[in-house]
Amino acid sequence: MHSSEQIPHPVIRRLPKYLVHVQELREEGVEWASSQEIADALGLTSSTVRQDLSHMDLRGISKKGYETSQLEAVLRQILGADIMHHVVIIGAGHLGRALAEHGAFARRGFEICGLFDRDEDLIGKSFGNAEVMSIHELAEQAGKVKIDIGIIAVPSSAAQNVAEMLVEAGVKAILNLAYKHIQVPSNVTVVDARIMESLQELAYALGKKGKAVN
Amino acid sequence: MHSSEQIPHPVIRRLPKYLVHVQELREEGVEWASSQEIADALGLTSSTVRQDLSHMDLRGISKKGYETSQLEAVLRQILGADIMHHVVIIGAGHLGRALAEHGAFARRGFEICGLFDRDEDLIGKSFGNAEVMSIHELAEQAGKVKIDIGIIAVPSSAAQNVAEMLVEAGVKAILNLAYKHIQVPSNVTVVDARIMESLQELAYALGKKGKAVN
DNA sequence: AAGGTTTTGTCAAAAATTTATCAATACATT
DNA sequence: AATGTATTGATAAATTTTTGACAAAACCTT
Repeated sequence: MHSSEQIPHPVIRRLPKYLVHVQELREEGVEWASSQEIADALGLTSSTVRQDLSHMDLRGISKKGYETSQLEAVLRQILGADIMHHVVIIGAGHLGRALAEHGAFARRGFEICGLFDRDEDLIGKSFGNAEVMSIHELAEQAGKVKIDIGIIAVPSSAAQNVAEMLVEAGVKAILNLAYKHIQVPSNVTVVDARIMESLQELAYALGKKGKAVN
Repeated sequence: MHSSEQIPHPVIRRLPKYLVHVQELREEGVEWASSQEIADALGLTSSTVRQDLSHMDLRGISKKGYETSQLEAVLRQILGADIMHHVVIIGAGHLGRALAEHGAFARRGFEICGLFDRDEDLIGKSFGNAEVMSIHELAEQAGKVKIDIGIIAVPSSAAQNVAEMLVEAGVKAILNLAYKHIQVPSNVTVVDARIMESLQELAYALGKKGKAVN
């Protein structure tokens, strides 16, 4: 237990869910939350919740559960919500712009410090707090501020190319929104968040249901 | 084997990746793909690929692999990419609009047949092919066309409420883009695609890397 | 302060998923 | 046609993840 060791990936993927829920509880004035309560709210079992939380630096108390403020603090710390991350968005199309204009990032520790596009006509325009820069200025910008995370919001045909530019610029974490798998060196972390894939997953579920006998 | 049985969830999540890659190969004129080739392109092992494909109605051939056109067809069929799904988007903020204006959905079997918002000032405006309707018209619209999928693109505070409206309107599949877990009856499928969570996952990876000894 | 009760933390079992292995197969080459 | 080789499909092993179970802990009530 305790936070120095490696936390399994399925657990990591659940941590943001815990954080949102616990934060809400704390804001409502709820001071304690049991593993069962958390499990019910998130569609898990209490056993899973306790197992997950055992990876972290905190102890619950019998008969009360976990202290929401403490749990929130620990989760924020693990998920890096307390330190500011510098994020660049590549692609100022509909999706890239929507992200740049989305106010919630700053509140969660993600500061948009660059919005890039290939299209000359877009350069200089502003979305949210970000002004569109030429993709060729990416390397230069990387020299000025350390870029923590790059978001790929370009058409899938350009995704791999953009990924390589980000890697060259020294970016070690990439969020890929393009509908295409990208290949990067093993020291770079990629997380996919593809709306199209999620929709296809739903379409599969619908097909399954339609065919079901019961 | 064979498609009547239940396909494990991790497999389902990989299928869209296979589809994208195989489609690309086929368009490039590549007629055969081995499990090893597919694995390399997608960062998997050949064993996993063969295991995954064994759930489907298709046979590879020794020494050649899988026929790309056949594989693509089978994947499209399983993922429902050949039939049109009716999709509504709730929330005409930046993200909802970006999705409505995103042209790629129609090509993949998802037709936006409604864009709803609570804000009276937005009603009547058009984004992409969709005109914003009042959220109160959702039930009415559901009576006219069968809504297959609902996309929740509202602030997290409204997510649960919107989810319930969708359920009442008879929607059986929901894509939740809000940063909050939603609760629905067990006959409704929910898939989360939360950009914020993905970013937090990356932030965790960055923190881990910073602390690593090697 | 003693007893009852709820909930944790941990260990072990069960289930699910991934990976390794290898005989069978089908193609290519000679 | 015979031989060699690459690749599948299937089975089994290994690993990972989830769930179950229960003693220990801590609170509440009397």
